[in-house]
Amino acid sequence: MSTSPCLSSVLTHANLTMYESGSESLHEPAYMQYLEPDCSRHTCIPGGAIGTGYKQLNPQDWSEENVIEFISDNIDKLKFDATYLSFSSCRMDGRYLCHMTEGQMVHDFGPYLGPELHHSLSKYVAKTKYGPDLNETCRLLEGFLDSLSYPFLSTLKVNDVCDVKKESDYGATYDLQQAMDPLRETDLSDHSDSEYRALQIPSSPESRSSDSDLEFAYSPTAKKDEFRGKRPRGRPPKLNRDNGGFFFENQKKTKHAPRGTHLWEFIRDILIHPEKNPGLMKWEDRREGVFKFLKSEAVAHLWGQKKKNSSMTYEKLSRAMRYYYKREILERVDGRRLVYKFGKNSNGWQVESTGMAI
DNA sequence: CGTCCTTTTCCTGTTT
DNA sequence: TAAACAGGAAAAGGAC
Repeated sequence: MSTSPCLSSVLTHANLTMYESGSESLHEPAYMQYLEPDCSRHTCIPGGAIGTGYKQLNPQDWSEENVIEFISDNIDKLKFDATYLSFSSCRMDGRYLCHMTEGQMVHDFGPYLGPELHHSLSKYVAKTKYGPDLNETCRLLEGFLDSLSYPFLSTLKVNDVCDVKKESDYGATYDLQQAMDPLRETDLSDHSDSEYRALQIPSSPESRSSDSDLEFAYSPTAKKDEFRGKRPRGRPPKLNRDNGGFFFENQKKTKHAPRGTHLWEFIRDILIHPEKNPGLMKWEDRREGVFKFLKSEAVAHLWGQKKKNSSMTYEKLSRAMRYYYKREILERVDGRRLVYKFGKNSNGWQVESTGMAI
């Protein structure tokens, strides 16, 4: 931060510019009261007067102060030298800002800051678009990101997800998996999905039957010692997950799952909210409804989280997916691993219905 | 409470 | 060889 320009001085300069122009109201905006020359933003702004409150608001509802907060944040983030940025060009409310084209922003804020502001704004607009209507899957994905233990991702929010890919090491993506298994202490900071699976989920039938130490550990009915051989088929009674892991601790348990919690809808919702999809799945052919699991076990864990089932695996999830073939909710995609296709009895994923051109 | 439906779990075998 | 796929069987459990 030492190399970044002092935001206060930038805005003070802008302030002077504004008053020199004499065209602005003499009513001093609240944030101006805190601007003093040569002090850092963090020391001269009490109570977060120039704060991040705008982040919780609809950009359309941003006040002039909120717009300044937004621009200031971006200036800070970019370490942009805004000495010659005209303050008057920043004086607008959110509604006006939202109507600016990228070209207008380039004109008003320059070729460097302008596009960044436009890009950043579009993310807030997207967030607001989904904000009040975030469906459960989206909230799950957000909570999923919030719960990650990796420092970088622990501060990552939904609208920053796309920025993760700008990081060179992609460490965030890989640490998804570590975070999903807080019981494990092994360092999984650099592993693929398969490595994660190998470490966490026994893959052979033999190991599977003796496995599930984790599962036995919190099953009220399963008695580990009694299952030296095969376990009975069928679904064991629902687990008592009082100690089922931190993902499950804070979730309210409703007596009945709400409608719209089918697996295929869950998958669909992950796919149609790419900004909330931290590399879990991707469209192979958006128009045809062909998609691929990128982090199959991560998706399975997320599904398990939704269903309050800490022992969900991709193997089980995929069995449920295969049942959809007969009902034509999914279609087979032969020869391609981890690839599925939505069928004629699924809905809500089509470009027309989502309004997305991705 | 019974029935239906959607998973969930386990399993064996096959394919990639 | 491991991972993924395929699909039968049985049962859980939510919806109605």
